[in-house]
This record gives sequence, C-alpha cells and structure tokens, in this order.
Amino acid sequence: MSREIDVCEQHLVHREEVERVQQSMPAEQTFDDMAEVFKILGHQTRLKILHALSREELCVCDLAALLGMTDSAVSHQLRLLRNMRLVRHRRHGKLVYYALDDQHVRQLFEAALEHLEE
Amino acid sequence: MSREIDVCEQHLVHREEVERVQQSMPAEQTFDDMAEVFKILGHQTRLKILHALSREELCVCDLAALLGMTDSAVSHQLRLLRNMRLVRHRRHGKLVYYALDDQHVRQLFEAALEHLEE
DNA sequence: TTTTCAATTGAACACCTATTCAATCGTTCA
DNA sequence: TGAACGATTGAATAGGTGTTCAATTGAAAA
Repeated sequence: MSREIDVCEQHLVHREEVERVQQSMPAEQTFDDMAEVFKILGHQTRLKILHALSREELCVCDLAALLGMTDSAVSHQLRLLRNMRLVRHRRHGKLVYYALDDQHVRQLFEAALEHLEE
Repeated sequence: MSREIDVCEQHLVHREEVERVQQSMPAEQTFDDMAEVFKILGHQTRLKILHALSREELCVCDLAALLGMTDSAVSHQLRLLRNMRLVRHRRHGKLVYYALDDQHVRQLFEAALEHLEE
C-alpha cells in the first residue's frame, strides 16, 4: 500500500522534476495490474487464441487444431486468459466453447499494430 | 452460434469455422512482433519508467532514484525499451536523457486501464 | 453400469528473464 | 594528462513461465 519511494537516499540530478513525477505516479497496485494484463498478451500462443476468438466462438480442440498444439497446452493458456477475464466459456455437452470477453482487447491489438507500423 | 455438424477429420469439431479463422490469421511474424511489444510492457519496472518519461524527460540516475533501483538495473531495462523504439535518448555531457518516443504507448496504457476498471 | 471423448489439472523439465556485481566506456573538469 | 562520475555492458544467478506427460474430471453414448 505504501507509495513512499525513498528519493533522498540516492544520488539524483533533477530533484524538482523527479518529485513532480513521483507525485503523479499511480499506486503500486495499478502497475502490478497493468503489467499482469500485458504479460498475458505478451505471448504468441495467447495472442493467436485471442485473435481466433475475436472471429469465432471455438471449442478447445478447434483451437488446438488451429494452432497445432495439444489440448492440454491450449487449456493451460485458456485458464490464464479466463483468470484475466479476457475470455469467457460455456459448456455444451462434452465441448467447452470459448469466446472473447472484452472489447478492449481489440483496442490493445490495434494500438500495438499501429506502433509496429512505424 | 456455431453448428456441430461436421465430422472430426482428425481432432477438430468445427472444420468450417476453423478454416474461416485460419484464413483470417495474420502472419506468424505479426504475432511475434506484437508479443514482443506486449512482453516489454508486461513488467512493473518498465511500465513505471514509461509512465515517468511520459511526464518528464529524465536521466538514468533520476529514474534509478525514482524507482529505488540501481543505475545498472534501470539501464538494462532502458536498453530493452530503446530496442523496441518506445523511448529515445540523447547525451548531454555525462548525462543521458531519456524520453518517450511513441504516442501509442499512451493508447496502450489507457486501453489496459479501461480493461482493469471492469 | 461401463466406455468413450473433450477438457482440465498437477508435476516436472527446459527455457527465458530481471537483477546484481564487477568491469568498462565516454565525457568533463581539475 | 588523469581523476571523477554517469552510463553501459557481460556474466552469473535466482525466480518465473510454457509445454509435455500422465492422471483425472465431466458428460454422453453404448
């Protein structure tokens, strides 16, 4: 909870600027949460899953076939995406269908692509 | 919703949907590049650096003092951010000043924050 | 019931990554 | 010059992560 960053102990050149920045810094928890989201997006497999699910609702074995991976590997990744509330799932018989659960994912995709096109 | 008519050829239930998705999939390289960007953003230290630099142009020791880290650790992270062209740097005497080099970073920040606020 | 199939889970292993530490580089100033 | 200082780099280590494999669960068919 403590947001106290000890500036005094260390050498620093621009005291005024650093203190100004320090006061504008969001809480530690905010950075943690943001980092978690980006960490989840920072992997090819999960990006492919998210892209696929942005097109079609698919079951686990479909995704596995699409990505050329085992069901297990895909399922492990889907769990991470579920925990982050990026995808939702529903069971229908033996199959479990996954779908995108967040419209912000598309924004994040687009912003990342725009950055790459420079 | 998707129909479950198609017979499993190998290990795939919805052939039609999967093929449709498959044709919409960007190149492998695109996913690699996007994952790299998100990977870079998926760490507290780098997010803090980017936030700080979105406020002020700062030198390495300022950032180190702000974050309570060694110059070396910060410098290592700045190199990653430089490679991704997320920050730029200029030398002025003994000091090296870093600044944000991409307006899309702010978009990515905001999209991530919006996702968290749900 | 038992069998079958899709999906999930846990453990293990290999790979990757962030920080530390020591050495070095580049610039300024005595 | 060379001493001082900010910054960078490389190697090493500790901690984290993704996939595999085997075992298990849940649902439907035999």
